[in-house]
Amino acid sequence: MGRRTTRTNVRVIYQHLYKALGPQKWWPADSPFEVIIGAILTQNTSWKNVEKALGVLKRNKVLTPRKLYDIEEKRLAEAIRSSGFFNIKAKRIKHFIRFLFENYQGSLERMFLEDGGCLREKLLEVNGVGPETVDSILLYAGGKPFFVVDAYTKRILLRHDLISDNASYHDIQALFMDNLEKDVSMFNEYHALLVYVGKYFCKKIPCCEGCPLKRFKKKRGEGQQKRLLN
DNA sequence: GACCAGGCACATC
DNA sequence: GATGTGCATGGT
Repeated sequence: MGRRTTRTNVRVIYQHLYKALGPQKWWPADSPFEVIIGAILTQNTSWKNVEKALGVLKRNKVLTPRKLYDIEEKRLAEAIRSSGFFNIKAKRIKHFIRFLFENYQGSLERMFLEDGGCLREKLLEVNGVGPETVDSILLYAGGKPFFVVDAYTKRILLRHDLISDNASYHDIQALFMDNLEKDVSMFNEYHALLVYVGKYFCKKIPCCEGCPLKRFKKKRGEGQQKRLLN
């Protein structure tokens, strides 16, 4: 019918964003281990505050599995103070590190040998590692094709009427994973691009001035049909 | 001084 | 299963 489907919309949005903004070079980190610690530290926190905390860990030369295993939780909390929620995040980092040592002798290489789906289930059991954190770890530290969904992603999709307000994390992730090739570098860029748009363009007003998606018009998508039914 | 930021767990209904 | 709340710093 030549009718533009959700699948097409999901793909076209990526093309618009990539063309307008180019590669984002995520995740900003020197190692997969730094990605993981950053993923925990950035929970509901601006990246600037996370960078400061990571800087303290680096300067103290404790940004390694072994050092973070040995460090006293209280000291760790103090080091990451700038990232906010520092007591709970120190606990969460400790939980992950213990998981890493108990199951993989403290080796990320061994951990990532595991099948992606199995590893995802196991990581979700770690207290403090939820769906977004686990997918960030798998994609950006492990190079496994899992799409990362965050608050920006949901906001942008809502604005463009591609999901309903009550869509779950899994619903939104499926929207991408069912409609795109499982391409790690594309998933990498796509999520980073959505974060960029969410940060700088998708604020209070639908499609702020300058947003690369301002001219994006989905055609006869599911959202419009839903509106007609209401 | 309010509001927000690359969430998550836990309590309660 | 949905909804509310605590966790806390630092920038706008």
